Amino acid sequence: MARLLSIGEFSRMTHLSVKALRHYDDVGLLQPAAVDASSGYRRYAVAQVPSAQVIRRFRDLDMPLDRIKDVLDAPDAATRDRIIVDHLAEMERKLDQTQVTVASLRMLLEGSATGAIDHRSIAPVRAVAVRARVKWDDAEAWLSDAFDAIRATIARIGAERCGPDGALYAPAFFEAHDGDVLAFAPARAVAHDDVVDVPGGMYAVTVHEGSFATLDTAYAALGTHVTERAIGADGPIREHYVVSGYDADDEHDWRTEVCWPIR
Amino acid sequence: MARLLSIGEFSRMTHLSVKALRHYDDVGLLQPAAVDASSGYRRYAVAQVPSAQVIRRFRDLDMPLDRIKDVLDAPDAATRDRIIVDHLAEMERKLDQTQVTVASLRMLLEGSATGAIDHRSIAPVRAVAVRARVKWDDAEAWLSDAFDAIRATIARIGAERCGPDGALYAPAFFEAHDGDVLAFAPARAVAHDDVVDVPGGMYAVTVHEGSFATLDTAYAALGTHVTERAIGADGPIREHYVVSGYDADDEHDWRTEVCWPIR
DNA sequence: TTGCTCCTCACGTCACGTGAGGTGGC
DNA sequence: TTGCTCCTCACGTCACGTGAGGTGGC
Repeated sequence: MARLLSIGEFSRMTHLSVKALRHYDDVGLLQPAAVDASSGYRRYAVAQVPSAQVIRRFRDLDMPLDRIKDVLDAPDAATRDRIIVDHLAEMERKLDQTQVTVASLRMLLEGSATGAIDHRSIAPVRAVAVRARVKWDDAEAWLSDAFDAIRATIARIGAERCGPDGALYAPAFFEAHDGDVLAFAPARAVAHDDVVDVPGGMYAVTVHEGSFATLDTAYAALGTHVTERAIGADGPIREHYVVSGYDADDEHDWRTEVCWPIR
Repeated sequence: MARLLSIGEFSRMTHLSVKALRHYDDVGLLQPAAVDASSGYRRYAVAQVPSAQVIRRFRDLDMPLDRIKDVLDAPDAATRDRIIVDHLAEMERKLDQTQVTVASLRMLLEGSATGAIDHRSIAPVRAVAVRARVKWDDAEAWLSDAFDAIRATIARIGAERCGPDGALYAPAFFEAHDGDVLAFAPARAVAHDDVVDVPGGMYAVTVHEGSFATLDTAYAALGTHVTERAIGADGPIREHYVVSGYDADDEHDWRTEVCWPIR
């Protein structure tokens, strides 16, 4: 009863190009209902149109083919919806970033002022910490999870907080966009798996106000300052999250200290 | 006087990865202030930091490297700003599309109704027209320009309008996302370079309401209808822009007739 | 029968990332 | 002097697009 469609007819009906349809067949995302054994001609069923429409829409939303496959293969509606909601949330975050980027672009092109830089000796401090090798694009999510975990640990072992959240970033994190990060919360605590001694030292420090998307301006100012004075030293870069997502919902109100090691 | 920076230092200051910096050098987007002749070591100047920051922001906005180069090489601020404004406008359009796509995705997953389909004989008609080979992604912009040009021609030669704007789409436009499109406006007019006779014929027709981003649902409905009855015929697909951007600002109010050739 | 549709490689594109293998600078 | 930074290939990734060269269906 079901008349099958040629790839060309299916393409016109779904607005997916023939090349795209063949690619989706290759990767197993959308396989034709039948393939002629002798000619290799692909035959699609009318019933496959809805899947094709869903694929097209997710591709319009830049969802990777793998994740689209997960959506189509989801065992139940709840699983499916979770993947979709996650993706939409991700898009929304990206969109917020876009607004910030556009605004900061305008400031950059107009040439704007940067904050003051001072030199500071930071003392070693004991802290509850989490360490991992982190990829650049995963950093915000990882950091957020890390501080949630750290807070849970502090509560569990009954440690006493004594400073704002901070993190140490290995040079490779910036240079290869993949490197070691140590997230820490200063706290008076006894020895424990998750308790470390964060080393101190001399730093050039500036305060960044606003989203992490524009943190690079603070880095540029510090790097320039340190280079011009030839006072740079090796070691990780340190950030202190003086006002963060835990304290203010609006990214505009965030305050981050960036500390560049100096001699 | 100007101390130069190693690629690693420059990377940390700008948050561009070392690999990215080397790539930008290769394509001529951001070339180091100096390159050591014997070692090939790249040396960057502090003065190059602003360019790097601009590049980073445009990349965050998904601007292609070529266009970023155009921005940086712009001879004056006016040219530069035009490129930027164009890009932001493009992003805004894409964002609007995203909203439509999300909404239509929801409808698809919930399974929604489609409009009625009727069979109609369309008579040949004389029209002022523009024809070109058009790529899928350029189609909306091309169509908009085409109808502007057609309106200008109608006014110039004093033709009398006798029907809504329309267009014929060759199969290759859908199948290869690159094919011939004829945009036309029915008009009583004498022979002229831009006057053509648009052929008539039998069509299965449905009306699509809303953005072009969801036009594929009308195509799917028509294709299914035609396939199930085995009445499909060759030839271009025809669209009539009954209510378009000239009549309504809100895409929700647009009405497009989609005409699929039948026997 | 003609030509149009469809097929399968193989390679290109874009903006890098991922190693491999080797050399130079502090 | 050691090892860390930097170098250059060469190839991989992602989602297709672009031909080339050939066969099958109406």
